[in-house]
Amino acid sequence: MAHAATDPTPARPSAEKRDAILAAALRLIARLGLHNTPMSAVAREAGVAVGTVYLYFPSKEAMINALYLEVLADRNRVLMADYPVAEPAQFTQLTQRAKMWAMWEALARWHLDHEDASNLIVQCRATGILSEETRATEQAQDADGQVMFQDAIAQGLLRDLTRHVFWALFVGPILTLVQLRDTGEIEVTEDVLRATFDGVCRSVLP
Amino acid sequence: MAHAATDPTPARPSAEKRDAILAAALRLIARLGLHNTPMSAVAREAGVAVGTVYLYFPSKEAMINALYLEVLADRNRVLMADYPVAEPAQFTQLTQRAKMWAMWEALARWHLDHEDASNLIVQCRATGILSEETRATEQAQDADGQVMFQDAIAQGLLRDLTRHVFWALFVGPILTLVQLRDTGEIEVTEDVLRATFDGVCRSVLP
DNA sequence: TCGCTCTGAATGAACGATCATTCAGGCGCG
DNA sequence: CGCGCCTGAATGATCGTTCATTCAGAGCGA
Repeated sequence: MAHAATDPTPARPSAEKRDAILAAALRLIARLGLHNTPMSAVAREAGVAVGTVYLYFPSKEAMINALYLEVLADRNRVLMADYPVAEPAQFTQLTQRAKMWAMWEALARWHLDHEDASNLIVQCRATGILSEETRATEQAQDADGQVMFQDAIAQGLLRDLTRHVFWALFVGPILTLVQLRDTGEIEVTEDVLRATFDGVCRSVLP
Repeated sequence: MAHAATDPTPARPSAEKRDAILAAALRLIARLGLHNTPMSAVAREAGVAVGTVYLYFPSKEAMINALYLEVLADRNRVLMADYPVAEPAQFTQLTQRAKMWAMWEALARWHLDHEDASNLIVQCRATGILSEETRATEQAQDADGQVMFQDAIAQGLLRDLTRHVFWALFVGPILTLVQLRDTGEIEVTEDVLRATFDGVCRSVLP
């Protein structure tokens, strides 16, 4: 075999199989619901035996919690990606709006492009399947975002809002748009996105 | 109005028992999740036998769909209650804002005060348990709201937004606030409500 | 290089628990 | 008595989880 020491899959049980299981669970839960998504179906969809799933996760609940955290980590990665690490200099109000558009659109696109993942987040949060540990991990992951937000407030780039009020005004409209799209009531075009973002800017920019 | 003729439930047995069953289901589903809320638990919580539940609803799925529609009807009643039927005369921008506050706050308070009902709406929508018929009924109920909205646009009382964009900007923040409250991350005080509403006004008022 | 041992990932039939749903019978009232 | 609401043990299906078994391949002595 050519791949030996530098092989990027060092884990004893293949990480690739773990991903297949999580991907299968994500698809099925989003399509069939958290209720009536049996482990047998997840295994079949992933192309493994039922027992194999239990080599990677101790229980169904643990599997779903792990899936939730992975999905959320992916979303956070997208949300943070466009955040400029080094602040160059002074920004006009116009470029501030442009920076926010980059972040807001990235977040909106993630939710629109990852329909299954977006749905899973909602289901997990609403059905109370998340463990205390998962909730704690999630809050820890949000720490970076809070710093970013406080910076923006301090620089006067945002209106002086509570962190939570800002978040509600910032993402609330996105989640509602996604929900309307998922029920087939609306097609979220570029125009819809821009019009909504315009409203968001009015509510959170000075 | 007499008893609903469009309701598929046999109205012979006491409507009071039917309500007890729905109330029990609402409590349990919100606390335990749509998954693991067995019919036996619903019956016990309602103080009736399992078989009795099946006298009022043909199946668990039908029961949940009926519950969903009833919860949604209650919310719509609150939302429409403050809508002035007869338009007196000219309104200044200030009174327009006051009118909108009445509606927005009523909606927000409903979601905050009816934690179980609010949660049920989210669960039902996300898990795909709603039948096509239920979805159709829901859209029919929203017809009045659409008329109200078109009126406001025509009178220039709102910015010229799509119905869906307006809705996203109007309720999106409420739902996010409620979700933050339900996970224990925030206490929604009067100040939080007012600050959020202020943002909403900036986004949808001219 | 070959043959043998040993490891542990993978399997899927089997198991007990629990689910939604049914129905034969009890019970109260006219 | 008869009618009809109500009951809850019974039923069959299905769930999450287990574990005896399989088998590909790593290690090693000769």
